[in-house]
Amino acid sequence: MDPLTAEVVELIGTVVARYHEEYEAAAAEHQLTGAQARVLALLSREPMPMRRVAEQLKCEPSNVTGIVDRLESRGLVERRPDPADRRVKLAAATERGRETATRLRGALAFAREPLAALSAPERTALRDILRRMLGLP
Amino acid sequence: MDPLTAEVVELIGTVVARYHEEYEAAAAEHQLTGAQARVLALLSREPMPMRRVAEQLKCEPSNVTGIVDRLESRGLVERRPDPADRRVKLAAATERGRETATRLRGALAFAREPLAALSAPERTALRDILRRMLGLP
DNA sequence: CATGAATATTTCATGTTGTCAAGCAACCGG
DNA sequence: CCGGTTGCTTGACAACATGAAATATTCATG
Repeated sequence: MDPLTAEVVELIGTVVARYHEEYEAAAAEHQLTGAQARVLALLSREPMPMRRVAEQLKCEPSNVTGIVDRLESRGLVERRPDPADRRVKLAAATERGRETATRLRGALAFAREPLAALSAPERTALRDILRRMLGLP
Repeated sequence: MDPLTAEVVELIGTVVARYHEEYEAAAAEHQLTGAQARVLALLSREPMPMRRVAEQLKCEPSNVTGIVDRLESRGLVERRPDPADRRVKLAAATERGRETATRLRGALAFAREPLAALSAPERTALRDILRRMLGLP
């Protein structure tokens, strides 16, 4: 692998580590674990079946049961029946859950700290490059 | 938060998720967990005290004990006494451990897939922007 | 329409990662 | 030498993750 690519891979590794740290820290400020925060963020956009949560998290459905249990026991999330299919349980953020998710988004220091070092043209360039990396239009 | 910054934050989130996925997948191919792979990668560069491993992983030293235990029981890592300080145990990758780490590095699809979509000038631009983001020289 | 395959969720057993508190050994400064 | 600090391990415990088995419901096909 050429040195340039190697350096970029390493830099991305550093960004990944830092992003994670700060995500966990932001979650911890609200007494949430990283996984709980991710599920809450998901459900604050729209309710969805447990199955879909597992797909988004890329984990087994049986794992989601426990995470939603813990969020539900704290009143941040609730399970609703799906009128269209009685097998399905829709997980949905409660009002308190949505508030927490909003505060959580705002507390993500990553958006402020490292990104603040970039000028507007640099952010645009970064956006375009990341889009291309991810194969987005 | 302005829309541009918001989009960049989201894109970085996607990159982070993807990087993690692929790192875990590469580790799993060698029957390692993500944490084990990270520790092995660290130790394949140079032996270091358990304490330093914990610092690099940003976790408690007591956690490192277990991870190194599991790596050691599989012959990928060993503990050596530190001649300079008998309290310290130096964790070091074995020959097999170093081989595994090398294969692991090569298997990291992230270096190939998404980065392959970028031209050399784009990679240079990305490198420079990431460096500035991270406050590196 | 009845029956069997497939799907959605949960429960249970198990393993890894993570924390914190307590303990032991070894270092170090007075 | 002695008291405080440092490095590592142990134990108890919670969260997260997987896989297999159980239950309830849907769906397709004969």
